[in-house]
Amino acid sequence: MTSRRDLLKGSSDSLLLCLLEEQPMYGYQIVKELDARSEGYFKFKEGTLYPALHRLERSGLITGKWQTLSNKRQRRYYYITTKGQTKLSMERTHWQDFLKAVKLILQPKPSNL
Amino acid sequence: MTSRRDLLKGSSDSLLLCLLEEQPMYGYQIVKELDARSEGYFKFKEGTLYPALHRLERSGLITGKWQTLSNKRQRRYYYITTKGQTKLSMERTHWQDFLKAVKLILQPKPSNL
DNA sequence: TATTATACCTAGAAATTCTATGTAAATACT
DNA sequence: AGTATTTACATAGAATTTCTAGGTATAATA
Repeated sequence: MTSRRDLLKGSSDSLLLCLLEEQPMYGYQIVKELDARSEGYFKFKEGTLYPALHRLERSGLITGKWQTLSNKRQRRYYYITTKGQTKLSMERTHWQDFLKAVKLILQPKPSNL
Repeated sequence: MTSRRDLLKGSSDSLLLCLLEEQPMYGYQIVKELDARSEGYFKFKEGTLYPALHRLERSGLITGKWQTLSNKRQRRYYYITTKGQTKLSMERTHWQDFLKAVKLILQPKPSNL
């Protein structure tokens, strides 16, 4: 039914780690970046993003640091950790394996081999 | 954490429809087929498969028919419906869109366009 | 002044997968 | 002959993730 929602499951953490590997970002920025880069495909809801960030931080894959702007407005920037980079590297492999497996099903070979 | 589990989410229905589009199959057979075709990657648990088949049937995407073997053993063969074929066709498109979007994140272009 | 954008957060509902368990018969093994 | 494995179905409950809907607060814009 909500195909996009379910396909997202299991890959959202990797997408977040991937962005943060490039550069530290804050929540609101991440939502916009994912939207822009995916050409409108990924529209992370706040109820998805913030819990995900907290989850990643609890797992030690990222660290958040509050930063106060000249406005006195607060932003929480997230940085990928070494552990997070290791994790991301593994996730990329998992993703490739998964892709390969799906392709084998969706485009099965002509019966023999 | 359980990457395979979560990546599966959202694509399992399509995988099932895809198999059944080729030919009708029964539950036990589907598990073996997915395992074999994906070269050991997909190992559907019974607790995943049977509820999924029931779900698809309730949605009218497949229909199950009991068949009695010479053994007197019972098998429930599932057939894809017209509605299921339409659905599968849409799912293939969704999958392509999703893939494209993920690629844009995982392999971002060099800043300008 | 009112609306939109920025910026964070959470509670609870919804959905899917797995573990564990159950039933029952056929086949293979020792 | 007796035991273990495979075949074949099924479900209950735990775990996980996403979304809806709501909340707080300030800055910029119309």
